[in-house]
Amino acid sequence: MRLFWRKGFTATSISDLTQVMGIGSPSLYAAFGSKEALYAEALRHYGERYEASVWANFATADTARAAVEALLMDSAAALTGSCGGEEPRGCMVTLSAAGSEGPAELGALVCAARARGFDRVVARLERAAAEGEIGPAADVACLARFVMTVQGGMSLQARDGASRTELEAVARQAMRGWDAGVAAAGTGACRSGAHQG
Amino acid sequence: MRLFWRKGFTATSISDLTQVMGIGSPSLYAAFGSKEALYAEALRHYGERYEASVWANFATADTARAAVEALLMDSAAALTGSCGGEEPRGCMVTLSAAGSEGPAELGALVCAARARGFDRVVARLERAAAEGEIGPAADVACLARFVMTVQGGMSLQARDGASRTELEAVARQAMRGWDAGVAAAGTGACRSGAHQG
DNA sequence: CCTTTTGTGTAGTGATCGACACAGAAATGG
DNA sequence: CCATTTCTGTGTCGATCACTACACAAAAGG
Repeated sequence: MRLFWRKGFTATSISDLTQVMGIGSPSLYAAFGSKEALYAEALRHYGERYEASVWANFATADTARAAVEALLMDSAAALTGSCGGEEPRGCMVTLSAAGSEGPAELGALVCAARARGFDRVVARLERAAAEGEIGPAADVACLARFVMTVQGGMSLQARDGASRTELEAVARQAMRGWDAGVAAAGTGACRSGAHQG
Repeated sequence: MRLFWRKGFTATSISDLTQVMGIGSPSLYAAFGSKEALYAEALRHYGERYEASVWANFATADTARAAVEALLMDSAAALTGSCGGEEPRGCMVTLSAAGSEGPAELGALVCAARARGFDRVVARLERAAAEGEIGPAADVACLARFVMTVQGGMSLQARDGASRTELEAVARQAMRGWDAGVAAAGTGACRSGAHQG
């Protein structure tokens, strides 16, 4: 998983994998079937092992704003490897270019994983709209996409060496946009397609 | 260039390149020397061909705010292929960060290209601070990193199929964070490392 | 103890990788 | 018209790719 995480699907060879695992290639194929299936299994393991640490506080937060802030703040920590030790920086799902380089089947897999994060934020925002935390006119899809855009950008920054503190500052900056966006939601500013120079 | 742009360095083979170019591999090597040098040349060509279209309005804008807004808005158009025809979606420089795949030398090259964008925003903000547009206490590095984070995230969104309109909405959302960030700069909120829950 | 099953390591499959030697075609110079 | 130079296509190099047949060792069952 860590090899695929760091180098991607195509650039990671079976030799790299067997060498790190300390096994022969027949054992690898007996256990997983193919390189593609092994990547899918690594992706699944990544979701089970690391997704919870980023979405835990999101799920238990009282308000949608606190949930989003917790998501971005916890992401800042996780993406910079502050949670453990030898994990690569950035998110495996976000940084995965498997859709462009590898088999189309894997591309759909990682794309679906990215869509799940978006859907979670959308669901939380719809609940917030129903509870009155944010105005019913707010474009939840627009706000959710903004959050996912910032989180994705943070993965790129993390890979380029940004520190946890720097990413947390970015997260706070995004939350200011959130506050202003929710306040302006009633005016339809987020829905407008016009370039307001 | 478009092949490297779409599939990355490792996943693009010499056969793919010669087939699209309509030449034999010896001609390719006579002209460029190696696959690595060809990628570097494609990257240089990308900068000359596409960077200007995204940074033109940034350079001529009267204020730093207008410059940043123009950068994000023009990025929304460029990343979704709205400027021409058959260009891949997303930024070649940004997306090459996703797969840390090729030789380290190429990694340093694209990393330097990303740093140039960050430096441009920083320089424009410092000028704005000197001219009094933004408070002298504003953390220009923090604001610039926020802008580059959003732009990078927009590349990922574009690759996943986001439309130009959707990215423009994200850009406007980011500008709301910009306004609030500049306004809060005097309070040191951006410099603070504390999690203000 | 023997048999059966499971798993590992060795070796090698055809295919493709990046890169190049070589001969023939096209263009240049006079 | 010819000699020289530049360029292109064919064929091929060793290395590595994902993947597997096969012989052998360890564990399970009785």
